[in-house]
Amino acid sequence: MVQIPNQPAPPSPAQRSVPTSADVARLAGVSRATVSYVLNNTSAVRISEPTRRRVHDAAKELGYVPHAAARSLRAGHSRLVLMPAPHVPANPLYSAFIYEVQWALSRLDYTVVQYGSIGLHGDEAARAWAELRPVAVIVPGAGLGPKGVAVLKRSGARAVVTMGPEPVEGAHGMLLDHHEVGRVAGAHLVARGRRRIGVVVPAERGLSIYSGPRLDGVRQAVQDTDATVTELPLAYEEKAAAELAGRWRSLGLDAVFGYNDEYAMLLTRALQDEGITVPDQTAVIGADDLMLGRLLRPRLSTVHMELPAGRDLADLVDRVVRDPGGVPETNQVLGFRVEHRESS
Amino acid sequence: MVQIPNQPAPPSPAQRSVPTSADVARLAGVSRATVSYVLNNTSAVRISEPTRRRVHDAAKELGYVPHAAARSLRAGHSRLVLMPAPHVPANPLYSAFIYEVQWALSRLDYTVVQYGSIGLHGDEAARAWAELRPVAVIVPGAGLGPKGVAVLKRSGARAVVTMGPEPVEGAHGMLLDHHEVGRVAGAHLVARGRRRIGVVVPAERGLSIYSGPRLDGVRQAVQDTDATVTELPLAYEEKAAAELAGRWRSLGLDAVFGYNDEYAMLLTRALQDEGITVPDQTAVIGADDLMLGRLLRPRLSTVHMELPAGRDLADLVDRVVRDPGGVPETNQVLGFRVEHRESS
DNA sequence: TTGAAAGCGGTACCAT
DNA sequence: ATGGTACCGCTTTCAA
Repeated sequence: MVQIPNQPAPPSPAQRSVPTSADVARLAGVSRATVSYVLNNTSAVRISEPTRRRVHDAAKELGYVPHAAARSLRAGHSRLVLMPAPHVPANPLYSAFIYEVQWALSRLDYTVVQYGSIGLHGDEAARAWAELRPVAVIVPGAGLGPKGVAVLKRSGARAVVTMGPEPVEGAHGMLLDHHEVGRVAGAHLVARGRRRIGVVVPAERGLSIYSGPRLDGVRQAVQDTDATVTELPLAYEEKAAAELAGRWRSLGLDAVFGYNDEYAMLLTRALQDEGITVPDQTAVIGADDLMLGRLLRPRLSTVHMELPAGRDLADLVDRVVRDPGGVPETNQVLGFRVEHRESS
Repeated sequence: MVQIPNQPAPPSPAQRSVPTSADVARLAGVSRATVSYVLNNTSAVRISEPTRRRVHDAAKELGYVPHAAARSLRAGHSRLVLMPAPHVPANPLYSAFIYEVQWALSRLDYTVVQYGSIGLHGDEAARAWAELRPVAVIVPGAGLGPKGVAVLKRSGARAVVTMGPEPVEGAHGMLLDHHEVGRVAGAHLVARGRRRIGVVVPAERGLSIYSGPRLDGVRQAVQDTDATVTELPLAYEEKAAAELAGRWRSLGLDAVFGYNDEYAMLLTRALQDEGITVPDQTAVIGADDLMLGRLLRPRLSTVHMELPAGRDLADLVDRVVRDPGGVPETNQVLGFRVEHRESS
């Protein structure tokens, strides 16, 4: 059994303190250095087999788990990759992407954590992330400015990768511009001969970071045409959709961009219930190319987003971490294309 | 400007090392202790206003960000709450829940991170989590056993909360039994007079942790009845669904539990395309009560899951962290009920 | 082959 | 009102 050193008054049997490498060393009858060598399989040093066994046994008996913070403090760096968790429940597409990235980074021996920096904004958030001294940070969306990037880099982050509408100074990036989603959707509708275009704007707070650019994109698409754009605030509830559909005829629209497939589906259903035919009386197009769009009747046209393979992002991160000297410029643009089906 | 101490050969201008509190102290002309007092607003100590200013200015000028690892190493504890990220892209319901929990814990001044422990299993994963010395761990699903809980607690975790099918020794818990989802779905179909019940089993790897129990639940529901259960492997693709629907008549089923709303929708569409009427020829029920079920025609019956408010889980965690002495027993059971609509 | 000891970046006690 | 300093847990020279 373990020889527990005398202590003044152990608070409680269950609350004995966390075993350290010193405890392991004591139990194995060796020094802390030896413990470190053995448990890390340090190749520069040869430890005799009997000693190795004693150390391993002691570690197991105590249930020793190394202290990551102490280790990386000493090492001066970590393999931690930080991904701020999105401020709104992520859509399936994005969740899958996050998952892929995590998987690929794990394979490259990084520790990936999603940081829930809810309530923090911009550079304030960057500071909070920097406290963890991540070796890399992957930031979706806008919100991180050059100042934030600087904070992270000054705190030792070797790679900062943004996925947003525009390049951020000092950071590598994947350009992901929601403006463009709206633009291709709008262009599609115009090309199909539609002129009075509605654009769903989710009432849900937090979605405005996406819906704003998407709306602007549609506006841009109709510039230099005789088409018009009408904002349509809509909460993600049947009642709200029914209400909107109820006054649809008075709006005089012949097409609508549904913000994404889910809102598009919600509205489509309400329109159909109201007796408005799709696409004849009103063309509908969504975005994100979810499975559900293919299952609707008529099949929902949508804007398909060309996300990079999670694997590619992970490789980019790894490359930059290994050689931070590279030109920190946005070097890949994600594409969008209309998946034309039956609703438009 | 900053007086940068002489260094042998600064690797590169941009790569100057990360500023520490010692750097701040030097620049402000005070001791490290004073820097700590000022930046933490230590109330037990009074620092003159001029000194405070000098420290703050120096910190700002250097872009100083404290080192979380060093701090918690010294403090002997952290406010880190770890939530293993799910191994499969999360469903919308669960994503929203995670988000709520994060939000509520942030309000309570915890740092919440989702740890992407992909590839690690069971107690191996627990060890990886323990290295971060979290003050609390929230573990969804099964997979964490009493051993894992012990590892975490021995490493200083004051609260371990599981959300799974059964209580885990030593951990607090919310009981969330997917077995029960299948049971109420099965019972519902039987009560509606159905006897030949199909159960969709997603072909996607990783989903088996949910689909297995759900299937078993249906089996349990039909015990002591003359109803039968048929497994229906199904990939989440239109082609697979069409294939299944194509041989539907030969299966002779009069009802199907779709695993969840999304698979149920996929299959429903394929059945309808095949000319099979729902619910007349085949009753369909899903699970998770997603919005899309309400938008289908016929409206999709579903199993609604009573998740706790994220706020409640956060409060539980906080309570246990403050007083780990409490009885570590599973103390809340999440409920399920059938939301009967038109498809069954 | 193993051990002693310095030091990573903070914090907090004890002097001054 | 401040500064000196020990120490948190671990890694890594340098000596023995």
